[in-house]
Amino acid sequence: MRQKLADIILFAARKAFEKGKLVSGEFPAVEIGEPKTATHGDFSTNFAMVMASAQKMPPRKFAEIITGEIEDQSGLIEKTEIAGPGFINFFVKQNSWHPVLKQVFADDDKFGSCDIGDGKKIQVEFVSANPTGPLHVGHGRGATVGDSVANILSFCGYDVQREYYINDSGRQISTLGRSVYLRYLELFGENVEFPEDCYQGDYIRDIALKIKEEKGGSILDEPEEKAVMFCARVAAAEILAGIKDDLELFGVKFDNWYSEQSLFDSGKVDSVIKDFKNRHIIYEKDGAHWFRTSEYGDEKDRVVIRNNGLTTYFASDIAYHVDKFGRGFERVIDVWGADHHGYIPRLFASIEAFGRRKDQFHVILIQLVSLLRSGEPVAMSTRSGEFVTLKDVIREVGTDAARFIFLTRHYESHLDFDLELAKKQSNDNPVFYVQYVHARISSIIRKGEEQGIKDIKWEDKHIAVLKEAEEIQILKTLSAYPEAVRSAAELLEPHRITYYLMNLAAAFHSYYNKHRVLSDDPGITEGRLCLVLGIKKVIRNGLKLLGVNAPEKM
RNA sequence: GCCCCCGUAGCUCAGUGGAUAGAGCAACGGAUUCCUAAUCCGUUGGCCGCAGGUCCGAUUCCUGCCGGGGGCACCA
Repeated sequence: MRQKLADIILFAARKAFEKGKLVSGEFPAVEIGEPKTATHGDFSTNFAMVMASAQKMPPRKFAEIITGEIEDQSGLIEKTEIAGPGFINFFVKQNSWHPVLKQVFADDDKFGSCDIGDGKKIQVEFVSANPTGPLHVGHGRGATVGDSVANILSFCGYDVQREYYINDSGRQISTLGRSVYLRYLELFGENVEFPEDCYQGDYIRDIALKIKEEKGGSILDEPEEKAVMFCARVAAAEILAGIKDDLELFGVKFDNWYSEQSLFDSGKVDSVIKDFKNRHIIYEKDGAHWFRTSEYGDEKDRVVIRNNGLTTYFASDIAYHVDKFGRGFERVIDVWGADHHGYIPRLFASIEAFGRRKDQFHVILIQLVSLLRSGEPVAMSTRSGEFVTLKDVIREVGTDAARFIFLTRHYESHLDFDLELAKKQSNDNPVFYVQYVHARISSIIRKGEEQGIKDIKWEDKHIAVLKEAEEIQILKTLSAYPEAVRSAAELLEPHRITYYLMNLAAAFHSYYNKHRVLSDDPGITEGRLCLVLGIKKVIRNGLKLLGVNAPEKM
């Protein structure tokens, strides 16, 4: 619809220029917007204001010339108006809205999809929590956003891979091993002092106990270094398995689990460092090796190999991202917690140094989640091990409510997650508001079937029936869905789908309360059933992109 | 000190340079003989943190300041 209007305006402008009514024949792309108030029409364009100076005439004058040349061959426009400082407002004919419903039925579960991805390979890496402890609420937000972004990109024609990067190498893993080893020693009555920088949670004790049950005291005889390594491997595997379970419970599946350690084992870290050294992007100073990130906009250079010979996390991350692009991804998206923001410039530096464009890499920074219960903060101390895990949250409020709430905010905003609110079955809690639409419509359709109406499909005769103001409003809202999906994909903002769905839900509930779908008039009944089934399809499609279920009953 | 995010109605938040800034909750008043009241309709509620700048036009972009949160290792 927007595109058609834009074409009409551009055509009119060209015609006006040919007739010698305009100074310049250069026209930019025509922007078609949707006014906030209905009195300003269904669509509007600022074209006249944008063009005024180039055309050396007041915007309203220009608008008059343009509207005078409009040819509406497909009979879309009811009327146009020039308003305010020079807006051209379009009032679209009521019947122009109905084809969208036909489209919904034709495209069905593909309605709203597009091909802006053009089959390009794109990777979304998310969660990637260290296998040193269970997932918490913050990871849940990252998981939901990453998963939903992946869904949306896939729906928009990208070839998407979901990846989880496992930090199974380096210091935090040996700390994990040491933590478990010490707890293991405790189980044999040894009096150990448990350091503060070790992992404090009860799950460490559980793993130690498991090792004891499986191996008895045999680890005691091993040299400490070997024993710690053993504990580390067992613990990491155990915790990772738990993470996988939690994610599955949360409806998140990864295509690939990528091990940091494998980057070392395969020599990829070494070869990347060597390569950058040869190109003098990595240099030696004070016994350490530094990456010239400052030449690519970072505030200072960063160490990749410490003077003790060990590589930093940055080193493996460079190798990792080089490897990502090496696997053929044209775009790479990382979903991180906001506390990593300082890390972004150096990673961009390495990606540019490797010869990739800045726009091929994107970091989605997820802001903090505060867990509340009835407005009061819930204690979340990772150090003490006293924290509410993602699993606890899923058990308490359910996957659907949790995911939906995570997507009711822009991810750059801090999020208060209230456990009591998430359970409340009321309008405070938008997930039910949207799901309720799906359940209500399902119920209507079941009732219709009882009355013998089975095969609901689009027919042109419905156009004459669907003419109530609320029905037109719904058709307009349905028309807006593809645009909502596309902008969500382009901006990597899944919350746009959430807001769209709440909007569509409101339009339906409003309609439902005012008009009956099942009536004595078979023509009206069929037309309205078609309309509500169309809504049901779009609600289902949208919820699927968010990873939320669309229930038949509630 | 430097960097990132946020600041919009009493609360929680939408708003990819447009016209009279929106939604939910809260408060108040209504609606169900009938398809799910987990719903709907109405009323009240705003120096869009402050000050400059760019622009025909700024809540939106830029700069500075104020306030809240987070981050600034040869840790990850």
